Amino acid sequence: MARKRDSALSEATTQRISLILRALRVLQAEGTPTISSHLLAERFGLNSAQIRKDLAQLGELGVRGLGYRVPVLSDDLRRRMGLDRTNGVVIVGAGNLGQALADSRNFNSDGFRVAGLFDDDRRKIGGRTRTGVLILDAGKLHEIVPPLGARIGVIAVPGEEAQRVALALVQAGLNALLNFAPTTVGPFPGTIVKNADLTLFLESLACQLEESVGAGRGR
Amino acid sequence: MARKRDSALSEATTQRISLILRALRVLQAEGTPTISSHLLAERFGLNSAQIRKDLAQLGELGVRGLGYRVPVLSDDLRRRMGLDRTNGVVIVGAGNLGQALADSRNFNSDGFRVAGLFDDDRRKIGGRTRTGVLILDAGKLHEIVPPLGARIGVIAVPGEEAQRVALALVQAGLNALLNFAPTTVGPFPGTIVKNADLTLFLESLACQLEESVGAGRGR
DNA sequence: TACTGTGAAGTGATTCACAGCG
DNA sequence: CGCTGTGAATCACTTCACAGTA
Repeated sequence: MARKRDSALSEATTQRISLILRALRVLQAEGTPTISSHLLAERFGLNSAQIRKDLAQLGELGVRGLGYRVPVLSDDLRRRMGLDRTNGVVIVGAGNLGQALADSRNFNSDGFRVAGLFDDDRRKIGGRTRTGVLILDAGKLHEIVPPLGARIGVIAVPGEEAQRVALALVQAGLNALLNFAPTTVGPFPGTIVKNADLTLFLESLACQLEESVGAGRGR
Repeated sequence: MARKRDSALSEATTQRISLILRALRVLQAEGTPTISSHLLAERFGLNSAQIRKDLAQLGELGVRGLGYRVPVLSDDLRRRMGLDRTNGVVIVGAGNLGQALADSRNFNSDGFRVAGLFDDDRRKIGGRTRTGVLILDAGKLHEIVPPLGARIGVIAVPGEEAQRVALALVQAGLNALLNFAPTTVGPFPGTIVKNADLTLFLESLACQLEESVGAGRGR
């Protein structure tokens, strides 16, 4: 069967694939050799048809009559997601959040590594986070980032500076950005931007909450 | 026109409403008295029809021939999202991320306030974050949380503990959870859970990145 | 006239259901 | 026979386009 190289994976699909990989890690730790889409769906709260559709987009990864071979699929997904190499992550903004991210397990495991933490505050530059990550000069992004070989940029600065920092990261050669600031950044052609705005989560949650309790009130 | 009290707002809608409110704050600061959906869309990268659809779901908020009155709409949205009161936020997990969130501007502004930070590590309990937020005993959630009057729970613990903590928060009377752990929690009937899993963002981003550069490679 | 609110059309994602293969 | 991969059907969300109103 021909690979679908033309159409990009949708946002929803990439998230589910990441979720499936997470499930596979659990199964692999248990030593389960194969798993059917039904069992996988049942155990991890997903939908079996969707699992098959998602995985089929990457090629014929399953075996009819048997299911998916856990180690094989796991390796394949990891390779497809670029987790077989170590992806360098550059973080700009050494405030509470930026430092927490730099020190975090999540950003230093299974395919990811914090390659650099930047700030433009002279008093912070040269200092270190709790776990010892050195804080670099954000003014020199374009010099320092390229040799680091990083692929992903994280924006952890106040909203006012987000767009400027985003642009600097793109100019430094990164084409995948994760933005935690409460401002939409981009768009930049050829660059993938994902907004993970904490305020937005909170407000959206408050809105849904209000909606659900509000239904009981007068109007 | 009758209010739509039957159908809940979709996830996408609540997020856009939050985005619209953010835009209104900018306009209000500028002193703009009214704004049309077209102008609003153009300036903030949204779609005008969508803005009208979203807002129309909350009632007849606009004025035909004129647009929306910025202060009126702003107040109305804030009320609808429950931002006119101060929403208490309880954070469980005083690790790097939990402390960063507790100290963060985002969680202590415009309708939100950190009402409590919890951990189950004896060495942390009684201590304080950089900005002085006291760390409380996570074992006593069910005693401490109800009198705080908090409405939203934030999970900032390692994946293994996430489900247990989520359950404890629900039992303590919260029905809106924001989960930062790399594990899907819930579902709990009557409780809104939003997963904001940092690892998922990163992996999903890596996947899209790989997909886009991968197109150029052999297969 | 300039705009909103909204049916209708269009698009994309999800689920169903089954042909076909190991 | 059991399971995947996938067309067809369904569902949800988005965009268009315009009737109706201040």
